[in-house]
Amino acid sequence: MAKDNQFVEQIADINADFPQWYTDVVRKTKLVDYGPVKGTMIIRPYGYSIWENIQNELNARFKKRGVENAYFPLLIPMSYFTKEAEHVEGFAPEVAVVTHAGGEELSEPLAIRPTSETIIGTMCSKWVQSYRDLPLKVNQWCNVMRWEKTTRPFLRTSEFLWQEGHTVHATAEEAEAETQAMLGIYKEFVENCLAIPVLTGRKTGKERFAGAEATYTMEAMMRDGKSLQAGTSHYLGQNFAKAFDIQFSDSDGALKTAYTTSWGVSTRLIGAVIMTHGDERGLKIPPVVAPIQCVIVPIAARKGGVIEACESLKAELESAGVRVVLDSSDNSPGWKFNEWEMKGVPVRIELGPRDIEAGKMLCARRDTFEKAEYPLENAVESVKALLAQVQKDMLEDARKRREERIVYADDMAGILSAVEAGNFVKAGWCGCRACEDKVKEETAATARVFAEGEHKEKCAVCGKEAKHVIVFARAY
RNA sequence: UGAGGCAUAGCGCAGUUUGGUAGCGCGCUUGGUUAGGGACCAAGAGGUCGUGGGUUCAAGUCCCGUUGCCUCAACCA
Repeated sequence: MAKDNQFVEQIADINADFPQWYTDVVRKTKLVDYGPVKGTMIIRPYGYSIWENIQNELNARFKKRGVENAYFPLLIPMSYFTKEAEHVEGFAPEVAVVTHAGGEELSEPLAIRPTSETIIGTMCSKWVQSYRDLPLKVNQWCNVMRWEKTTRPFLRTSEFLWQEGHTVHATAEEAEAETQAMLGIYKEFVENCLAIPVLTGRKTGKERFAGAEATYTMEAMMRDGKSLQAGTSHYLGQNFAKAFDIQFSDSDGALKTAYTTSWGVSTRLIGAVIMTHGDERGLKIPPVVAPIQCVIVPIAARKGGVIEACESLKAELESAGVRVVLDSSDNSPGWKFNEWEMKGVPVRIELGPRDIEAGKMLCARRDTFEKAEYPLENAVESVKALLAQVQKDMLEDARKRREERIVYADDMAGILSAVEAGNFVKAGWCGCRACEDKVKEETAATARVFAEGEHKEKCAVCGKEAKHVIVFARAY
């Protein structure tokens, strides 16, 4: 027993103070560091690697849908930005503006993009002339800046990385369908790759993206029961097309205004992974996006043949496409176990002289801490199967945890007590803004998403006829 | 922006009440012994105490300002 279990102790008790646990763990596992400018973060290689895996998975899905990657400038002239009234009003408070360059004051201030609808809209008006140019689907991976008042690594930083997809369509129906389709892709990705179950659906008018006709969201439940908006897909109607003159000659010869969509997910997803799966031992990263899927820890490494056996196992796994690391540092095995557990590596292989002699390896799962022996002969199949099982079980575990905490309420008191217990609360809503505001005022819960296809007789706030069922929750 | 807290070695902290030589643990370096769940011994390196001013013979410590960070609230991906 070590006299100081500093590493483990430094991770605050997850149950005692969840936000504190979160900020501790993202730094102690070397995912991020803080930048010199307020609210900025430095994503370190281990954290960035998760992002790269997310990018690869999403790019493959985008490609299948005919979305191509492109890149647009960071700086947007203010004149572009002010063309869509609701949009500029919504974003104005958090836009950073460049006023000086080259030692002089600029004649026109430049906005640092908080999102790129305006510049992409401007370009699309040039690119779209004919119905033959439609649909147009572009995506860009970039950074954006929103001057937030308080920040938390990954979940809310002044600058963050994301992808923003923008599409232009000939008809409202097609654009609306695209909006829904992208939401579906996001849901499939988040559930299958990040093992985070999400509720998807439309947002209320209050929560809608500035300038959109409709905003669809996916909401994930964090370990403390709070909700996190994990991604959004917006149907923009003709709002931006009108503001930026995106018009085309249709097959019937008429000049028509197009319909557009936009959709995005950000590095916030990494925060969602941490807050959904993490525990008192640190991170728990789903195998599909884990920078390191499997770590081999040699036991009694100085004894003959151990390192050699580990290296050949590593080579075998590596050539099969498993992201594997051999920890041949001279730290003690116990130290390594804790270190890699804290970093969330899904599978650990322990290999020592006794195992090698018996032709076996010991595999330990990060998600359940189960240990099992497998023959060394079929190591690749065993490890791959185990990784797939971990991935599946993590989603099921998260889903189970969430299902237990989705409850119904019929009145304000019910909403309040359920929300305070860390639940998602489904309640009838008449559809008026006053009732939505009142819930927020009295319970600090906001309307996260419409519960599609569900019905309630009465609004939980005013008792009038309910038009929708809404999921209320406190949110990050 | 409102309320509270924090800032001392790479990391975590003590020292501040009552001013008087800059400390501890971990980590790091070197050498050795170890090795199936955070090993041990020995010797080392490392700090203008966030920053600006003030009080004082003397400030990490007291006073005023300022900046940054954290939690909560408000705002948002």
